[in-house]
Amino acid sequence: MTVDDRLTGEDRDFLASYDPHAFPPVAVTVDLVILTVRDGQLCVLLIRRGAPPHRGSWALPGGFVGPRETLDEAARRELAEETGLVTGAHMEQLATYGDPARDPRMRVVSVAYLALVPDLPTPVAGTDASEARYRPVADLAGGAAPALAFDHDRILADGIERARAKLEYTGLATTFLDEPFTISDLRRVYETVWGVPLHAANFRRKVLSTPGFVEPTGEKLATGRGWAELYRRGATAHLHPALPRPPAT
Amino acid sequence: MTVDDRLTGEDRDFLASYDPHAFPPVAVTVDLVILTVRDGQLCVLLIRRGAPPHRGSWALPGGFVGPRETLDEAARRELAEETGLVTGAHMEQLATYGDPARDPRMRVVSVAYLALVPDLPTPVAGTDASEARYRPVADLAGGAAPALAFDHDRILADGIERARAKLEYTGLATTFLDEPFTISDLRRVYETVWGVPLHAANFRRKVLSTPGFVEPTGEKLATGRGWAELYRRGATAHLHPALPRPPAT
DNA sequence: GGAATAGTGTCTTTTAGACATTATCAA
DNA sequence: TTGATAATGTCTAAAAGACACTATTCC
Repeated sequence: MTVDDRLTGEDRDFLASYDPHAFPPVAVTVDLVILTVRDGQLCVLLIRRGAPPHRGSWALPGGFVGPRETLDEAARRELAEETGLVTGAHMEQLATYGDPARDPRMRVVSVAYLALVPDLPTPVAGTDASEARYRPVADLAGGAAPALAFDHDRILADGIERARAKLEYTGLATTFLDEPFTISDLRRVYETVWGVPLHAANFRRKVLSTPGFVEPTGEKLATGRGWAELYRRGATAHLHPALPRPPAT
Repeated sequence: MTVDDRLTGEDRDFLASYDPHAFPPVAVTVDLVILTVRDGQLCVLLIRRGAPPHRGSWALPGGFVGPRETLDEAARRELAEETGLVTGAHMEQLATYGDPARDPRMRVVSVAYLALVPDLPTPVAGTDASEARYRPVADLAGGAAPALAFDHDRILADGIERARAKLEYTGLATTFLDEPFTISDLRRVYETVWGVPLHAANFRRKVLSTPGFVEPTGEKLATGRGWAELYRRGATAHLHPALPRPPAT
């Protein structure tokens, strides 16, 4: 049963006399916080804006929501356009930003999405962007001047905090990794995203004692010094109890 | 430094030739999931719609975002209009719903907010509503037919799940209560929202051993059989470690 | 006194933190 | 051999689950 099926005759009469253009103009966009872990750093995919406003500034990728698209579809489309990924990445709605002055063009309400992707893909510059790159978030935060266009500093900060929190009580850290991976690879993801060192032995015990977190492949990998068992992503999304995050350094 | 201060000369030239009405019309609304605990039941504030579409159906309170309002301001305004509360209630952004067919009038993107309020206030019917009531969520969920207009069944379900999760790792349960309250009052909030019985002695120990969760008033209350010590809300938002939610019945 | 609720104390189990030890492979 | 990493085992500390017991008040 769809929403349309539930309309009454009165509703249809009302709609025939309804003028959508009577409302002040608002645009709806999606902006993407696409995070990955590479070279021991948490990185975010940024584009350099090729059109005004803020031409030349770095910004989160995003775009307008099509007239017949759902928000999720628009976000998936943008993710595919920027990274080529259509599957294997986690994506969830992050929050919505609608300050009247956040975009000088007009009232723009932006629905932000958070995506966690493995390191592999090389970003592709879209139509509005002259350049697209993964940049370490540590290089962006903390400065007095804004690093990104619009209110994207804040969106990025919210996305990072969401990602950090989600690693505590879900198995989503595995979506940062290509399969198969080792327990140490997974631990390095946590250490990178949280910015704290973890106790290797206790981390291993916790991961392996949580059913559905990772699945053993039975294979071993000779990697640098020594060897390591290889795993795949498990099916369980929820960690119970949570993987405790140590207090900040 | 505001966003406007960062505009370049090129940006201003571009904006002068920009036509906001070139975009397909979209409306932005806020919808409120206002939860409270009364008579041992988790209740949500609903309005009966006094205008089409879906006239006569129950729905979440909400309304259009004003041209110069932030989203948070619009949500606070709606909360005050419906409940009279301007302070003392917790409110946070829940999620955004933008399915193209979710409202038959036009493309409506709704930013949903979650509010947790104490039992006291009597709801006020607004301009679009013929009636406003707190209704137990247990009476609404689970039926085959939708209980609410638009996609409000799903928004409500998301709000309830958010509230349940938040009680685990924050002290927000106290915002359901009028001050002062007893530990048993607080436990009954948890039992009502989670729908499971909790061990009274262990619950008490956890609450009192968490600094900043509740603050003793030093007074005692003779209530029914026996007596109970009275407490106020503490300052701490985060529970560390979390208050564990027992597996569902 | 009996019932119901609030509060205290304690034992057990689970889980996390810390640390020691062994195994494997590369330089 | 040495150094680095992976894996295993064990001890301790913290926290949750379970239960026994006392205190107070209403009936």
